[in-house]
Amino acid sequence: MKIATFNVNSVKARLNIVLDWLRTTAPDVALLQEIKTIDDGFPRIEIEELGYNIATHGQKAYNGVAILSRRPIEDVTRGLPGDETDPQARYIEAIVYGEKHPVRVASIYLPNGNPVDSEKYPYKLNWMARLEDHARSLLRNEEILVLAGDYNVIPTADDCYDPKVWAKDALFLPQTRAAFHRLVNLGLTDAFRACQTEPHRYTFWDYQGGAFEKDHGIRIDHALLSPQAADLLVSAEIERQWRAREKASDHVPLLIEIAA
DNA sequence: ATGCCGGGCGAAGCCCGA
Repeated sequence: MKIATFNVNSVKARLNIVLDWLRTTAPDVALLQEIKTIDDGFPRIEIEELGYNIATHGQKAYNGVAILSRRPIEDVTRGLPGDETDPQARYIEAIVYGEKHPVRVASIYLPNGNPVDSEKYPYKLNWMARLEDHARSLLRNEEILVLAGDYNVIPTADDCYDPKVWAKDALFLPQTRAAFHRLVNLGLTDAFRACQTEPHRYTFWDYQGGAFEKDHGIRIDHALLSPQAADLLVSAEIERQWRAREKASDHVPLLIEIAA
């Protein structure tokens, strides 16, 4: 089954591209981030017409995540466990189905964390600690598990154009990378890196300064797999071509295939 | 380094992103 993650930067502003992408790439499951709408504003009818079931965890104006699946979506959890008072819609988890197996998936929009000297950076680190705790708990179930989304983490210097530019940024600070590596080291596999070793492959390019044309990007969208999912991993690729479109998101989809 | 872009909100200009 093909599972894709895509930070769409507003599902309403991006609707034509998202529909075109769903028709072209035809993922079995799509994990969306930054839908930037409340649940009632999600363009359900248009996406259901393409054969998808939909589960959303929306919010007015900011954030918001969703799961689309050709097969049923069950056991939906909205919000990252660990802080019931957190108002930001950045996490949705559910069971979806491949031909052979159920798969637990999460669509993750991890906080950016800039500026680092504001309350936003501790919020990011705290959110990452909550994600680590939750992932540890999920891994005990030994399920086929895919935690994918916009992690807002540049894992290594080879995942950006110029590490000096990012040295003091919340996406690349040592504390940020350490938290990400703690998460991965629970026993998760970075699907893209398991399939592709070539450095400087990016999933995000800023709208400003001709960043895409200069290939000044960063790899911050990731799919992390439990051992049971990693055993089934067939491929992982970045769909760079969607960044070249008119009205493109600043992120592109990451597509993985697992034999589930 | 920032706010050069782009979206939301709401009807100008600010907040936010990475």
